[in-house]
Amino acid sequence: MADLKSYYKDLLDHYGPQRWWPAETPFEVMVGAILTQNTAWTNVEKAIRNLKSYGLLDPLKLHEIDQDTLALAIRPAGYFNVKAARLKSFMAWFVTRYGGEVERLKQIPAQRLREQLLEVKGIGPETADSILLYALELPTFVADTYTYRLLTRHGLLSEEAGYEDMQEFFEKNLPRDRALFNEFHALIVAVGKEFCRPKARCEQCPLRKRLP
DNA sequence: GACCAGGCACATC
DNA sequence: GATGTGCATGGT
Repeated sequence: MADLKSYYKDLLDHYGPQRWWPAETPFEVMVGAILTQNTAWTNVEKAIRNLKSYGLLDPLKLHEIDQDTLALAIRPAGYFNVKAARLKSFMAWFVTRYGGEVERLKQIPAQRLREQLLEVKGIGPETADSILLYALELPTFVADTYTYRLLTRHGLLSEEAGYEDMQEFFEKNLPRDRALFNEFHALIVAVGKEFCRPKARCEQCPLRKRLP
């Protein structure tokens, strides 16, 4: 059985605490989770800055605003038309069902909330889990493309593994600890940016000594 | 200029 | 059910 704790310790020693999610409020996390889909975070920061400066970083405001106007505001994040539509569909759900109140989301059991989020067009497993973990502080492990490359290249999962397989791998081999899941995923992104690019540089990875 | 980024939905076979 | 494609800006 893989000693995930030692992977975690190596990463934490090497990179230090990542202090995710970089946002001021849970709602900002949710918006950022949609904006960062397949996009560099630096681009998302610009889009969030725009939303803040226009006073739009608010569930009711985003629910009311015209989609094309929203697209202009989030332009730096890329895929702006797609993401404007996704933000609108998320707000339609969040505002009409929960009044745009984060506290009301917290009343719902995690499993049911995850299912509801996945029904929102534009929210897939990673975005849903990011919202659960980083906005609502629920102990759900977030997987992503870096996680996939790391697990498959280290021979911990086969290349046929899907999202749920990755998530299950972590959740079954670690204590269900919100803070641990938070930091671990962020550290995987940190090591991923440096060493888990499509063109691998695994020979210099800080986890190299754990490769078979 | 090529490559890539903290995905997802949809078309097509 | 698997596989391919569109979406787009901005940093390296």
